[in-house]
Amino acid sequence: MVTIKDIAREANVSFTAVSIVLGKRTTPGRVGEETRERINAVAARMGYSRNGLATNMRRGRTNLIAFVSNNISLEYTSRVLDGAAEAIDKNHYFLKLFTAEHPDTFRKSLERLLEQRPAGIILRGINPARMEVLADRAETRGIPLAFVENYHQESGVVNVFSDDILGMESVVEHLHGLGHRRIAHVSNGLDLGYGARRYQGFLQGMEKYGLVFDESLLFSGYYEVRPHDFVAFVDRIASGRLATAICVATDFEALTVMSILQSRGVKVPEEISVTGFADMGFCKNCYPALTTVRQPFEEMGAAAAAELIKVIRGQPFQARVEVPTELVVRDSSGAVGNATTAGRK
Amino acid sequence: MVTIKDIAREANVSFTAVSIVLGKRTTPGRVGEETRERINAVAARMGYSRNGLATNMRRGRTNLIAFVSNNISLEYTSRVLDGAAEAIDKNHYFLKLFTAEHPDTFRKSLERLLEQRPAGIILRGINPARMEVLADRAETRGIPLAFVENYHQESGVVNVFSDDILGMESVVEHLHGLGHRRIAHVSNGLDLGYGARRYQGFLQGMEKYGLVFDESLLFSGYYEVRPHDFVAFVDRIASGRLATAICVATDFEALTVMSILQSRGVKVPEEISVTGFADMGFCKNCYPALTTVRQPFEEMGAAAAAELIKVIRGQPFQARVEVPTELVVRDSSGAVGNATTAGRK
DNA sequence: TTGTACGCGTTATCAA
DNA sequence: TTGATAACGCGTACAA
Repeated sequence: MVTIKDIAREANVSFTAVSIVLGKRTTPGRVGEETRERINAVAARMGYSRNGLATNMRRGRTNLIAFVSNNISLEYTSRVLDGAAEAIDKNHYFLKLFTAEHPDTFRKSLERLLEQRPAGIILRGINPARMEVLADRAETRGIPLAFVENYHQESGVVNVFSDDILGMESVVEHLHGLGHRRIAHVSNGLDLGYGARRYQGFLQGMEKYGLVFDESLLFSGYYEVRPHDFVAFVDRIASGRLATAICVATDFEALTVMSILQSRGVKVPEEISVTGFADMGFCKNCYPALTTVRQPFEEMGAAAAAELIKVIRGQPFQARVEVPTELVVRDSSGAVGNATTAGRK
Repeated sequence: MVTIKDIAREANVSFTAVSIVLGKRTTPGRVGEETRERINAVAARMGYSRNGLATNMRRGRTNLIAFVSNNISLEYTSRVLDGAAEAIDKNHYFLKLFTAEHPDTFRKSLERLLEQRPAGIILRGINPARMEVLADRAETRGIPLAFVENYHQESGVVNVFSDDILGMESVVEHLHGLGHRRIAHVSNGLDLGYGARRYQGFLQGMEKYGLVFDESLLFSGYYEVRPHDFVAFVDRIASGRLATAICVATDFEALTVMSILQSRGVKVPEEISVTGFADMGFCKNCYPALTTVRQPFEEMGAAAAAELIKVIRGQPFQARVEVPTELVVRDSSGAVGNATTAGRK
């Protein structure tokens, strides 16, 4: 592997000059134009490539940002990761992925991570106990943390959220505009930060438009966890025509609600409208295409990375970022009583 | 930041001894038990943490494996990444994510990546031109490459695939068992490696069960690209009852096919069965739940990482890995003429 | 404008 | 069983 010394010898200059030229530093009053050119030429000819390891060591720090998450295969997280990766690359940092899957190896993996001296850490969807350990260890080392949608407790230097409350409000506004008055709500869990916020947005919307919410039209919990209760709830709404629309807090559960309705022969949206939240990939392919709220996952990841890098660089930054959401109207929501056939093309 | 020298001073030993103990090296006949204990105690008390940067520099190499891909937010890729991440962590390596999004910055980003001296690179779904540049640069540096489902051209040291051919064959077997004889095929593109392989598997299955395939029942192309042709094809199949089943090469397109059928009032699977390929997250939530073939994305990522690490370590490895697929029967496929209601629970 | 000396924290080699 | 010394490749004072 060719080093700056090799180049210095070959170009008949000191390796200091080479270091300055190849390190692209602009030390004031340093290295003449012709020397610079000769060095560049020799470096190119010899196929020189910086040894980033030595640079890191010399500087005592890296340009590594760790992205810590426990499951990156979920679209919610992979899109955040994607956004973060782009912002990180653009700022000439690197992204080191750290999936904290195994509870027993977590601490050891974490120590190994910290030994690599990351410049900052982005946290997304990690369980509270491990988060605390990590936050503590990182803090003692002065490594800044950025959280993406951490609803357990705001800590760290940067916190990024999506505006779920306004997003859910806009769903209610949309449904209200279509003539819906009795609207059910399926939450994925009111104890969860975002579940609570979406429910809050739902209630705010209802109130804003003078609608009363009957709490018997609320279901809280994942289909995966309580499938029978979930199905029974949808059945009760549908058979009793207790609501003309079901406002669901996640796309997956919304898809499940539609499936249950359709398996009972209930037409969506002609008889009951259904809405989701997140705008996952399948929303435009399923039948009927799902009306939902686009969560700006990529933007959230990018914002977390961008603010974190500002912190690292000692620049002024925004400690709390709330990225706006956007209503996406598709075919699963329709006017009340208006049996419009949801058409494709 | 406390270093081994600080500890040596505090423990009254040479920093060499500290290095050996804290570096967990087992140099034969080295450092007595009591010295070792004293060093460990002092290190713990002083809150020592290795400087991985210095270690990297000294060794001239890192324990970093780069994962290069152009879009990690797609479930296909994020699941591969997830599997790779776990295997990498287990082997005490780190995963550096490199998303090669921007064509103009690709080369520069690549150079910066190589300056960090990754021990190996995993490649997934990157465009051929960039792949070639990367493969060339990596090769001259002696960095081993592992490809995950690279159908353009087998190169690199390790190549991992999923067994699409057998997977698709098993779909035909399944449909044949349900009494289907006229089966249509929707491919996402026969020019694509996996598209071709799935089509091949489909044809093999048809032949195996003595079924003839009428090429007028073949559609090739993405819905996104040719929506009108896509819809027209499905309409033609459905209205003419040209087939009793549509075997689709991807889950997304399968979902789209079902949507089109349902929007025309055609019942799935009572009138036409539909199958997909990949087993994405939504397959069990959509209506009807999609019969598909599970692609072992996580296992593919893990295999690529595991073999690559063997290469790095100079151990014997498997250059070509074909991970088996698995048929997942759900509700979108049913017996011919048997109008069984696809029930939920 | 250029060159020299030194240090970053660790690991490896050699001598004791 | 231990300790001193020399690298690793680069960056930066400081001297020339």
